[in-house]
Amino acid sequence: MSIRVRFAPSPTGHIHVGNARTALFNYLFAKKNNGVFILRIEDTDLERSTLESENIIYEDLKWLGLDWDEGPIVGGDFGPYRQSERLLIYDEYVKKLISEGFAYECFCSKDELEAEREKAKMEGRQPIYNGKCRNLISEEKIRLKNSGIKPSIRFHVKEKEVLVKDFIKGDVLFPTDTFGDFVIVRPDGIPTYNFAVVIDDALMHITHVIRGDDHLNNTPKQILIYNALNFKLPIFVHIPMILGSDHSKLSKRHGDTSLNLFKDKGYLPEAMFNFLALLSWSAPDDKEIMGKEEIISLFTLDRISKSSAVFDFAKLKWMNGHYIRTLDKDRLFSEAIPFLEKAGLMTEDFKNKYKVNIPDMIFSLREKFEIFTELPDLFKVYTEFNENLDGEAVELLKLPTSKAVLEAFRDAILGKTYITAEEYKQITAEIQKSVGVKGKALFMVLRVGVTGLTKGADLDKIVTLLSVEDLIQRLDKALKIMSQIC
RNA sequence: GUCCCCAUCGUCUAGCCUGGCCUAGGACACCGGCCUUUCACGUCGGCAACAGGGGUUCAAAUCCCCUUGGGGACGCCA
Repeated sequence: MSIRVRFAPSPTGHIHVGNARTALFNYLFAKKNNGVFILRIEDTDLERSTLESENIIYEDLKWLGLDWDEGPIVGGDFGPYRQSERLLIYDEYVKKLISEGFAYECFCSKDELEAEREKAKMEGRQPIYNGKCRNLISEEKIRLKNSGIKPSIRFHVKEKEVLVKDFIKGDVLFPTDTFGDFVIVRPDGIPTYNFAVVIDDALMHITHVIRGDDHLNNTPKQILIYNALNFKLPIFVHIPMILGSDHSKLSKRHGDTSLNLFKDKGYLPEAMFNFLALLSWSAPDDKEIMGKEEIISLFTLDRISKSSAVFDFAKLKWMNGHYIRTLDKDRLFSEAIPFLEKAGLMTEDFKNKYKVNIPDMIFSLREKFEIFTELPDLFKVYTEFNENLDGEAVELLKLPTSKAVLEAFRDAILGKTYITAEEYKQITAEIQKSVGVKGKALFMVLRVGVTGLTKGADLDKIVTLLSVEDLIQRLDKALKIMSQIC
């Protein structure tokens, strides 16, 4: 029997990185074992679920590169894959549970239960259901129904304890008196998570339930339902949570934690994929930089650790920088353009003038940034001369030889439209002789004269990618500033 | 509070299951050297951890127990 796993998000917004990692582990496990990766939409919370969120989830998943084999859009033999479309199926099993004495109708009102819970808490008792409706006689039920009360359905917990066999945590024994008879269907007929998840996982023939270990506590309830319905248990694999820097469950409080935000900030999906895979999982040889296929080939559940991992933004950023440095000119260009556009650097003027050079300009910056939001600032060396010289730049221009260097360079390029790297080399060699300067006094001065900055892209790239017209303009600005400060 | 999980450098982790090879390895971050016509990249080196206490054993980071610490769950959310 082939391996079948699922990722089952509720459509309430963008995918959180924690859930993304869960999806990733499911995906990796499926791919590694030639299994099936299923996407199921858990939209039983009518209040919060939206269709729009569903599409957002599809986008997020696709961006990360997690294509599902069965689920919405692609279909499959075990659909529908949206819980709101499976209501009839749940109904069938609810009836079965009731008729076999595993579940019963509960007429208690929300307020009533809420009050009861509060009271229990105040008295220091466990806030569990008191079983009031467990043994209602049929006359009473009919009377309550006739009075218009819609009952919820509760599962009758008879066992004293439930053993959860978990692949990662091992055997965990849960006493059932910590939760009591729990609701499996709401008064409006919509099943609750703990019930729907069991029916779906069973009917979809899920072999391994890989999910966050915040679900470990729910598992005994689910096992009770599996057993009552005579369903075969899947293998439970509860993976550790991802924590924020303060070691609490990673959430919005910790900054950008939804997947799309990383995309917007200029992270590459391959970096995200690689980084997420390394949270509570590691390759046998401790290798860290790995592509998708390599991670798939190396992935095994037994190398997932038991302890939770803190999300290290700095390391992710480093890794992203690493991946950026591997990008070829075309990909770098297409990834970068949206960020340059957004920063307002791609004016029509600039594009008309430098159309063919823009990919090279971006490429010249490839080693100097780690996320794309950092690129526009760097790219400005090509769009403008920085007139706000810093102290170091001023010092450079104040050198007694600087005026001669800039003027010599200006003279040498005058009349050309562009200069080549060769010409640049020649010119600087000549200036070295004629003015008698070298090193910093030559190249750094030139850099300041052309950009107004003391750092940035390689000088030879800047002077060959920019038109001579622009270079002259910039040099004149520098010369002017020089005359003012000297 | 109750139940459950977890515990190696600041962080991600290797090693743990199948004790000796661990003087505890790698990576990020940080610090320093080198490379260099800048900043980076790269490279070399440094800093830095087995939570504590009991056992078991010739031998424990590795096995057992307790303590402590951290996290999670206690919903007609998922």
